[in-house]
Amino acid sequence: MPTIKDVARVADVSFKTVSRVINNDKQVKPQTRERVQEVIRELGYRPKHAAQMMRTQRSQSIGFITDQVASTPYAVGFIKGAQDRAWMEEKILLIVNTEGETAVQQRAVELMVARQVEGIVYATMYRQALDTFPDTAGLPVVLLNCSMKDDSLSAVLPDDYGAARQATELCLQKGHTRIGYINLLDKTVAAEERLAGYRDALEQHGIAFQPELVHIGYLTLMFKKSVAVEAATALMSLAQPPTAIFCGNDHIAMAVYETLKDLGKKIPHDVAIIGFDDEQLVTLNLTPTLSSMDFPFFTMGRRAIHYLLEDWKQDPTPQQIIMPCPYIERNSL
Amino acid sequence: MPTIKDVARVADVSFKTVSRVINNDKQVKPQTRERVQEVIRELGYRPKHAAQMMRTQRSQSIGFITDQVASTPYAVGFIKGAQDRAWMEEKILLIVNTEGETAVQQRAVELMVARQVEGIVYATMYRQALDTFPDTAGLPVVLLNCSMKDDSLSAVLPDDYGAARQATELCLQKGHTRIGYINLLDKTVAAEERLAGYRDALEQHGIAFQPELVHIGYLTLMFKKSVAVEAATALMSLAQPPTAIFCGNDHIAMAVYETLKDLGKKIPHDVAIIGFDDEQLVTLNLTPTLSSMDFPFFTMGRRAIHYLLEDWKQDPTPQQIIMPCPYIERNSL
DNA sequence: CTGAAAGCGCTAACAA
DNA sequence: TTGTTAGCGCTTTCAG
Repeated sequence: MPTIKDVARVADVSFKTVSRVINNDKQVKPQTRERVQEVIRELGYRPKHAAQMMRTQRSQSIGFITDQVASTPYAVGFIKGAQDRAWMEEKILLIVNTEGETAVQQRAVELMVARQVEGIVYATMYRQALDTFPDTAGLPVVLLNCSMKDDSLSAVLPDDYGAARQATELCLQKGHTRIGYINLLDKTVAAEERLAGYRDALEQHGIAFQPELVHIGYLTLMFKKSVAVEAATALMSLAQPPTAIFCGNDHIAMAVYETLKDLGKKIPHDVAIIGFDDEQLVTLNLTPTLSSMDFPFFTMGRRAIHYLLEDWKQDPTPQQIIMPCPYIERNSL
Repeated sequence: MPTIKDVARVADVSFKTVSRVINNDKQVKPQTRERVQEVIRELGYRPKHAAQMMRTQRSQSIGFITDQVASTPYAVGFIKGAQDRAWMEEKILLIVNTEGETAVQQRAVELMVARQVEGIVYATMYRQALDTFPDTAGLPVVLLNCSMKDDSLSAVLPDDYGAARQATELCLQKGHTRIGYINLLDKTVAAEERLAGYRDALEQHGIAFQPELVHIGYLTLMFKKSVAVEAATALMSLAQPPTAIFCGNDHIAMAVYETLKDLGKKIPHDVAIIGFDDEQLVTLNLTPTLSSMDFPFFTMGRRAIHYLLEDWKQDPTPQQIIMPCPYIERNSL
């Protein structure tokens, strides 16, 4: 591995000049610059990041810690968005997956602090409120899809409340008044916020909340079709079955489609359906195609990095960045 | 940010002693060690990775480049497995996603070489044969799910041929002789190898290959249910329809299920089905549950890192590591 | 426009 | 068991 000195010797300049060339310093005679670059190419010289970093204190790296990397679009969209934004400045993501273990999380933060990353993202699979987070020694941190119970750290969050409210309002606008809701796992922040959005939309339109129309208890990863089928069956067995069903995610919607098909009901004629997440593998392959609230994974991932690199410098005060979940219109509503 | 010298001053020892404590050198009086550790904690001192690295030349990092990070279990399983193995030695993955751009791939390798990673993994979404790969300046490289046309780099690959062969043999063992096959995208290495496995299994059992039983042209990401439905419909419309269908992936199998249901055919009684990938969100939620060939994403990711960290040191000669795709028995075959 | 000296924070010899 | 002396490869003064 050649060093800057080797290059200097061969190019017959001082190693400082080589340094200038590497760093695109204007103060180098074009002729000299070219000669140096030539030698750099010949020798296959690569400036050592560790040495540069030691002087500049800039690591060009960002830590990205996830609690799970499951096979849903979740973490993937987050990572993809984060990577996309980081790469805009040629910064690299250091990724650690804790599998939910606090000890790993703790250690990952330590290692990242030691590496002097320019910031740390902590992303969770499911929206949740955290009690604690390891000390990052003053480094910027941003939570992705989760937040601190005491809001002591910045967070990028989906607008679960607004999305559910909008979904419900879309149903109302289409004239539906009996709107079923098959929610995600109970007692998660997402489920609670969405339920609130659903209720508020109804209320504002003067429609009483009917507990019988709401089914809860589904978690994406533990999703069992049978459970969603049961919920859909229960809804359709009501004296007054719903004419529209809002589903906590697209997989639930898929199960609802099947149930309705078995019951001979047509979508959206007999029952309108709206999903959540906009998982295209599902939404586009259902018949009719599924209208869904988009969960903006990619955008959120990108926003988190942007926060670390830009916003934080302006104002390191903890803040919540709420990202909209746009309605993707298709043919089921 | 306190340095090793600050710690030394406060603890009233030489900074070398602090260094010893950090590196768990036995040669330190327990009493001294404790005092130093106390000060380290008080000051919130963290050894700077860049400085350590400069001396030791060990980066404790591994580069992981992907051509795509899609929302299938693909890249995720790879990353998860790689991260799992790397973390065993507290090494961190540096991840860059090229989105298929050669310039990004080139630059990513450069940056990783500059960071003196201990090795580079290049993973592709779909199995393919590469013409070129950027110069890694002697660093170990391993390809994941792809290989060089001239086999000049090591690769970790799924046993597509063996899996297809086994799947076909499983059908044969159940007494099926008309076995349909809905393959992945034509002209990909995976599709070709699998087709060969399918043919060879038939041949060995003295059954003539029937082109009419094979449908090709599906790519996971571009998967359109309608296309798979057409293929299934075509197969079932044959004068002698197949009694078993081997599907290139589980989503295709899902579409086949639907088609058969519409035709009033029972699985596996009328037609047996076997999928590929073992995507549990699909396989477990179909009725009956889908038997599938597991695509060992996680294991392959882990193996790739293991190769860089262990095998390569023993023998840096390029080699192919073929990973088995075990049969996951459920109720569709 | 270029160079010499100093030092980033740490570890590796070698002494003491 | 501990301390001293050199650097690792680079950037940053400050001079030329």
